[in-house]
Amino acid sequence: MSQNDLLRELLLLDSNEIKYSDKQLKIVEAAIETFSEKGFAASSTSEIAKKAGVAEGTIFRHYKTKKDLLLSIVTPLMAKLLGPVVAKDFVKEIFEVQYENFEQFIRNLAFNRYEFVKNHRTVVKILLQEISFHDELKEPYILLFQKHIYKDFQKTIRQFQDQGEVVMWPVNTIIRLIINTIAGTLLSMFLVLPDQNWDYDQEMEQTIDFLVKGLKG
Amino acid sequence: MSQNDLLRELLLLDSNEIKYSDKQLKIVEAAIETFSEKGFAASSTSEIAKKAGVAEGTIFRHYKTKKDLLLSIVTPLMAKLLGPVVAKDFVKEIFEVQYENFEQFIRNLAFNRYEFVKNHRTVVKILLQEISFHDELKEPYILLFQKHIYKDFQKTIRQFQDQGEVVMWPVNTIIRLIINTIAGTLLSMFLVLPDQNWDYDQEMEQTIDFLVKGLKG
Amino acid sequence: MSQNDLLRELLLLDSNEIKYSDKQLKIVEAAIETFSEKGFAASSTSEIAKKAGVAEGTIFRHYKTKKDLLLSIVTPLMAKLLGPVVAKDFVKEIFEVQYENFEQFIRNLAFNRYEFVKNHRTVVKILLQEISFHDELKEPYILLFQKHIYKDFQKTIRQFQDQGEVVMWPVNTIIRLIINTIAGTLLSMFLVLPDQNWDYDQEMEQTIDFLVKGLKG
Amino acid sequence: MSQNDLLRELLLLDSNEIKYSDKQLKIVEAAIETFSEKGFAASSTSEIAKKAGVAEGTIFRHYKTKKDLLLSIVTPLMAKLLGPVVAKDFVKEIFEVQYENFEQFIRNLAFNRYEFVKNHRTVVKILLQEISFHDELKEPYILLFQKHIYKDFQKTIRQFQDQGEVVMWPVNTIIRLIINTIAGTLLSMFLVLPDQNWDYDQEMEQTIDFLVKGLKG
DNA sequence: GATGAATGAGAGTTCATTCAT
DNA sequence: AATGAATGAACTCTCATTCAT
Repeated sequence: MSQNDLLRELLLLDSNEIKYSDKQLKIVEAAIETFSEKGFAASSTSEIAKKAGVAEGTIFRHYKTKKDLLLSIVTPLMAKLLGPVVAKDFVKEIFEVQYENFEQFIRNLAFNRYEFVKNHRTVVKILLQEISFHDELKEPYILLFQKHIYKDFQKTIRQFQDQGEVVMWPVNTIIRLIINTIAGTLLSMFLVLPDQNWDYDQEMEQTIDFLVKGLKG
Repeated sequence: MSQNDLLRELLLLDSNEIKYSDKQLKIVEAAIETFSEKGFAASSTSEIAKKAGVAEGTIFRHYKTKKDLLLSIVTPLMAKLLGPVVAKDFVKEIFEVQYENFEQFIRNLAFNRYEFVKNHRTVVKILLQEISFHDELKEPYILLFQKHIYKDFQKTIRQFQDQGEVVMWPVNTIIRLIINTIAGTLLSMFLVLPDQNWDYDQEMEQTIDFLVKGLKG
Repeated sequence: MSQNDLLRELLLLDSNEIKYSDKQLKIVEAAIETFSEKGFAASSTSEIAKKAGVAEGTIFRHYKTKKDLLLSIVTPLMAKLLGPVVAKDFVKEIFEVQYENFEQFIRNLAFNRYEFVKNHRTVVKILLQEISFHDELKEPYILLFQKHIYKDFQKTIRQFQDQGEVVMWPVNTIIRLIINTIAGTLLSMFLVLPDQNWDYDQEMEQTIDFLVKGLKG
Repeated sequence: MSQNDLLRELLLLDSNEIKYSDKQLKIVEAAIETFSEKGFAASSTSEIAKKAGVAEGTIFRHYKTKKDLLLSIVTPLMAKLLGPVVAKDFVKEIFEVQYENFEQFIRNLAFNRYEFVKNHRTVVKILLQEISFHDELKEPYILLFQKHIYKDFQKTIRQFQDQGEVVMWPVNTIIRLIINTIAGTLLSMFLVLPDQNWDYDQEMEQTIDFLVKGLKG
């Protein structure tokens, strides 16, 4: 899938209702590039307009404020991560599968997130940079995580604990270690040191091994 | 040690030669608070001045530019993390110890970083937020890490691998997993979800266990 | 010709391609007035904006910096004085004429400069005030004078010397005395004591007489 | 006479009453250098203080304001040029002499001014740069010139006219041409093109010749 | 829908001046 | 007398936003 298709997919959220004109897509692309390079606050709308090849005023036809432009980029990503509809897909894909063992679960989860971060690394970078400064981003993240994903995550872990596959530490700690480890690997590979010559497959396999061994019951 | 003492210690770097006036300390405190809350670019010098209880001009008497103010906050921290002199202390403390086993090494490393992040969490937050936007911050970090710490880290890991205590994965991967895991735990506890009721000791112990088991040879 | 037309003519340099909006002309007029009264360094952009009846930001939409505004005023004048194309016109008008005698040459030169200073006295004042502080102004002046005007000037003087009409002093000295005398008269009348009741024609005639007699061979 | 002596002489005005401390002299020197290079408005007191090797506050111990500092530099020069006491000396030296002919008068005047500009070129430069912006400088100049010098100048010229040595133009025009010519030569040599290799004596002699011939009756 | 000139609030920074030491 | 830290007003310049075209 091309970068452009991925962007469209991200923005359109599988629905064909909202229509993005060419100019609007150019704006979003330019904004993503600029926000990711300089951060939201240090990016000027005039620079984004120039990069997008549109007039300064055009941005404000589509987005009431600069912050709206940020939200329009980051919100679909969060929706995809956490939104009610999509989260269910995620939950279905990850948590409603019958796993033969813990490793299969971790592998499934890890590669699912791997695809996500690989495809949306720039927007993920923006989200990470900005999330601590904008409560509009933080709150839904926490709320929806707790509401939709956390419970299923907990249930799944408990099952593996009951089966003796996972160590009997507090579930929260185990969830945290799983997220930390997978996120750490993905961020290292795609955001922190993207220019290093990574052997993605091997890093992923060893990360999964590490997690399974580290949490063995 | 009080926060103020810690700040002084951070800024002074154990030397008593540089003298910080009361106003200057107030400015630095206000800047740390503001940068950490809003990010560097979104913080205005007028707000910092107001918070510090000084005139805006006073800031520029001590720091030529707003960016200098940022660097004056973040550079000593980096020096403490990575500077040639200090790094040696770190290397001595961590890598030139004779460990009975791998766990002891991990524990030593983890608690050393634990103290550091716990004491300097706000400045660490600023550093993490800004490092990707300012090459002045990125470059010394990479250079000094590679020069001073990386080699010793590698040697230590190889020793444990030779002793059969650590799995025979590429050393880089192992280092990455150790750093990811410890950093993940510390950032979770002190920066991402600082308001959660953490049982620090238990989290640290389980993180150490997790690392040792996950990397067992 | 009205002052406004003269300003337009000066700025447009005989080409109609560059378009100056009303606001931009207002800004230039206000800047000329202010710079001329207070000098460049002591003029504030806020005062210029107020005088021009525009917002301060508008100035910087048209001119990247305050100095650019100065240069945009003074450069066309220098081009008119010295620029390669225009200087040729000047050279043609002054130096490529066959003069019956030295007096005719001096008269031609003096009245040519008279018209120039009379029409552009304010901008000439700014140029004189600022030229010694800004190398961008000084250098082209010296270069182009030497390149385009000086040689022809020299040749013309030598001819009159050969014809026995002009005293056998070093040509440089003679050129200097001519420029000094004409410039002195024009500056006295238009810039130093503009409020005195000058009989322009008589002053010019006597200046010409003085020069011709003073330099007689 | 050394530069320092000349400065002292200029400041002290032959009286020993006002006492200049070493620091104060340093300040004045630094101010002269800075004002002359950048102009009054573009010179900062902090730069002057640094150049003088004194603290910023020290300047304001001696001079209430920055402008006072300018006046303290320029006023003695003007006094020397035009002041009631000194002007009389000048008048005596120049106008109360019995001249054998017009040339002797011009020569006396020209070399008197030559010495003056040669010795005080930097301060003369400052005066010329600033005179049109500060009415405090302009007014006494005009007043005192008219009151003290102009009358004697007029009388002297009329005498030479009566003797048939000087052309019967309006006296004002003749005075203007004399001042223009001498000033033009001195400014050319000492301020406009000081780096050119001038043969001062020859330029002066030819200037005098030029004036005498140009104004011959 | 798109433009881009215009805005004006506010940004970072400078600077003449004050004053406790 | 001399200092230099501190001031705050004013400076140049930027920027998100508006609006007539």
